[in-house]
Amino acid sequence: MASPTVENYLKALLALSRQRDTVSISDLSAELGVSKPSANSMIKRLAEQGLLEYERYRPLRLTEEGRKQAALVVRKHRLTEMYLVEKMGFGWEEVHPIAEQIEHIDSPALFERMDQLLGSPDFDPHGSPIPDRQGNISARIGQRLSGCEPGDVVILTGLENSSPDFLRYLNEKGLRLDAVIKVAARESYDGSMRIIYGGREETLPKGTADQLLVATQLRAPASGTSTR
Amino acid sequence: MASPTVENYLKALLALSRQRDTVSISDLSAELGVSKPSANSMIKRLAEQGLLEYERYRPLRLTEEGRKQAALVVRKHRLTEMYLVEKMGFGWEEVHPIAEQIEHIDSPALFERMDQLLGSPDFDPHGSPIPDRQGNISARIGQRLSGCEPGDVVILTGLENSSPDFLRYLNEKGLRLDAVIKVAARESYDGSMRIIYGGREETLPKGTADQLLVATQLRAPASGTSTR
DNA sequence: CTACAAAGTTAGCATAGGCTAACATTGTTT
DNA sequence: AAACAATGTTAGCCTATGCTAACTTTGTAG
Ligand SMILES: [Mn+2]
Ligand SMILES: [Mn+2]
Ligand SMILES: [Mn+2]
Ligand SMILES: [Mn+2]
Repeated sequence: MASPTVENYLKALLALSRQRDTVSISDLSAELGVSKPSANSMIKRLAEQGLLEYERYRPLRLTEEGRKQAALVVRKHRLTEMYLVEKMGFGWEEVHPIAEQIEHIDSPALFERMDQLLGSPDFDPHGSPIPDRQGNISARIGQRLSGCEPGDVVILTGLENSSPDFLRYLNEKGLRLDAVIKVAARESYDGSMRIIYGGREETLPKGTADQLLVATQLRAPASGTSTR
Repeated sequence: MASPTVENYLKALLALSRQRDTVSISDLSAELGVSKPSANSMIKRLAEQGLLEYERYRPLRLTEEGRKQAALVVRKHRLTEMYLVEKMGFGWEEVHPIAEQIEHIDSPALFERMDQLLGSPDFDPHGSPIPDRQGNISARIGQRLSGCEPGDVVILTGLENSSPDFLRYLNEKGLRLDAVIKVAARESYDGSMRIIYGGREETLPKGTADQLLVATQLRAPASGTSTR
């Protein structure tokens, strides 16, 4: 079993490799809030364990094994977040720090039970996909709301940003996943959008609309069929 | 926040001090499965932190602060076990190793939520008392079944032994907490007891009857409402 | 009282993680 | 090509936690 520290490094490497084409030690150290020498010494150990391909001064790349282990930690994290929200009544803005810890629990049975009680969900409370038991990660669904045109009717399927502040802001606006949103207007001057949803009408600055992922269909149902 | 290691030491010290009048470093090292020098160096650190009173060659004694911190870890452990059994469908023989990990999660909100969803239970799935939020531990209820007389009708309220093997053995016998047990006979030769409960009749060796705690009343109900 | 065994302690070492300061490499910008 | 900033690496140090081997203290059995 990998230590919590190693699991966090693997997760960070996976997240970074999905954001950029090439991942550096600086990226990693910034992502985890550790010094570059700390990241440097850890990547050597990960490489020794066959979890990372590494040559001095070259970009970092997870091996297939490393990628899989990282995805399985993400699976535990997102199942936990879903469980906390759906079964324990937490708000979506509260669950990340708890899941950050519970993801390191070594108990396949615990996470299997969560999965079963939740009906094998495909997405976490923030709309991010939950990797399957083999570590496969399905693509996220949706495009930015900021790219929609007046008249479009879409469904909120995910968030580009899940910071507590942003989530609390959405709470105040009454915006939740699966909300049906009609685009009323877009201000060409600053890109802000007027939207109608759930009996409300609000104006979102472009920066906010950029963070909201929307689609014209509800997300895939639980029974693991491939969409998209 | 204490590290998981420190929390485990505190818990072991509390458990030992409830078993014996005086706790030694040898006891502690045996309980935790670490070497005596390891225990020795840890107690020095605990003493520095004001969690333990310690003089060379003298018995160990938790301070009030140490006792409280230990009890609060036990609270997290037992709430978790209860949650896993009552809300997630685990068997009482499966939950200890999971709770041994989850007890170290730093999230008051998580355990408050468990407590609330469970209706503030007083006992864990093995009949052990759940310390309150101030770290007070109520007395366990019941005497050994082996001390009962033929004709006595009692209720199973707790276990002296919660090892997985013993719990599985009780599963096979269909013995569960709150079972109503009638003592049919006791063999004076070897102390084995014939008991009747839940439509079954079984003979328990004295060693087993020693591990079962029974009372003539149901255990204290959770604040207000009674559980099943 | 004396031995001896058990218990406790110390010394020395190891591994996992983390840090800062200093040095080296790389790639970009004149 | 030279210089510089960004990036990466090394060296040296720290804390937490563990170990074994060796020594000391304590308490008990003769
Ligand atoms: Mn999260
Ligand atoms: Mn984590
Ligand atoms: Mn337990
Ligand atoms: Mn534990």
